[in-house]
Amino acid sequence: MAWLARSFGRPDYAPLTGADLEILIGSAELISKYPGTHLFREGDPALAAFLVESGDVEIYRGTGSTRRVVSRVGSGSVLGDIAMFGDGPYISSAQAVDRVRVFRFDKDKLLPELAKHPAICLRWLVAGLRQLEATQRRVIHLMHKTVLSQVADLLGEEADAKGEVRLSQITIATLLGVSRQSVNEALGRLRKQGAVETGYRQIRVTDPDRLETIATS
Amino acid sequence: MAWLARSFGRPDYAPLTGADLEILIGSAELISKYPGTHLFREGDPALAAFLVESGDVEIYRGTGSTRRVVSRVGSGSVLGDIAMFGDGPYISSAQAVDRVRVFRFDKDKLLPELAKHPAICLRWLVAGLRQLEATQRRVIHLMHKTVLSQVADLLGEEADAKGEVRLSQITIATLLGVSRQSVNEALGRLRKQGAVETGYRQIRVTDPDRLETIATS
DNA sequence: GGAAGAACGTCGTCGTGGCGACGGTTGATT
DNA sequence: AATCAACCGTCGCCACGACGACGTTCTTCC
Repeated sequence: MAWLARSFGRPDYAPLTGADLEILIGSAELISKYPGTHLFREGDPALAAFLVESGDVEIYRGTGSTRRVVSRVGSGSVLGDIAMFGDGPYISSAQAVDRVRVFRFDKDKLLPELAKHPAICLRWLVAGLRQLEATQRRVIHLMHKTVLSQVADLLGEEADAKGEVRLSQITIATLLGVSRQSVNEALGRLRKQGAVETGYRQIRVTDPDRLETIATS
Repeated sequence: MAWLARSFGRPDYAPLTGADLEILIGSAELISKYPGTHLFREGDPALAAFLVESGDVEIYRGTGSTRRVVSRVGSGSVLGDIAMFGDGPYISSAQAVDRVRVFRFDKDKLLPELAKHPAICLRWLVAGLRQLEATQRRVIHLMHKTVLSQVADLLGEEADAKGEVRLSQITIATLLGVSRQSVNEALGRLRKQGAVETGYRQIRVTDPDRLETIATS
């Protein structure tokens, strides 16, 4: 379902610099959330945007059996701004996965402040539009590609410094919007080609270059 | 290729109101283009954004054999702002199809003006983010849907007041990123169900409600 | 009015990927 | 140590749609 996966979470979406933050600090509130608690829920009126200071936050859509994790974002990411600026309800839910500290920007405090500092407003605009363009471009890239290259692409982006990815095949399948079986088959091929090693809930990238080649098939 | 088709052209993307325009009129220039001339070309440095005043403009990507029309937009649409704000080159080309009048906003004149009027800046931001969200939502909707519902959806949106759509099957296929044969088959089924009548380079929607039902299958 | 080109209708073949099923393996819980 | 749930690996079947091919019909331009 969520091909856009990481586009939705927008982990690289950071419209605010340190200097901006200093200016805005007056209209923000640094709050702390325990694991499992919600920053906001899908459908709630969007009264605030959030900037993650530390910890990880899980973005998901739907509830119960239709619950789908869309992304997991960390420090520096901005959440909920689309809904807040757009005057609509939140379009996804955000839940803390561990101890999380976030800045909360209340809408009625933030908007006047933005009006006073057009430069920040402009930067936010630029970041938003850049994201729009990146999303379009990425979707075009991913779209009619084979599951194999999609998986390769995701592994390349999701791997940490040691080349490890700790995701179950089901999670990967959900993120890419394909079936678990297809992911399994793709991983099998990657393994046969020597690009990765697989284990329980864990994948190790052994040949990033080959992975990259396959991703751009 | 261009599943995003109309999202790219963003025909409903109108961040500027009449009042805004009056304020910005000083930094804009109303220019006129003959049919076939270009507003800008893919790859050119993005020094200006455009607001269509009258006439139609064709958006395409690629050149020569890879040229693909991505959208056709008319009065009220804004072009080139993503590239201009993002400091990159234009990501598509824009060509006048008939006599066209557009406002040209030069970057170095517009930016200072926006800094003076944060309200307009904010409105642009909101419009941009809204578009981002709409694109994501739309892609998710369209993506793994059957060709039948994609065609139905497109016809519903593209039909004019008389319910007519003047597009060849090849054009529709390109816009949706599917094969002509599949479009033909889908149209055949729609015809059999009495939702449309088909002719040479032309389709008449006879039952919009049924079309809508099929589109959201 | 005739020729060339574009668009339409239809067929068969083939690859990709979704889905259900089932057994084996790993990790967690007590 | 036993038990249970989650996860992995694999198989077969089936639907959707891409692609090539071919004949027909409609436009357009001499």
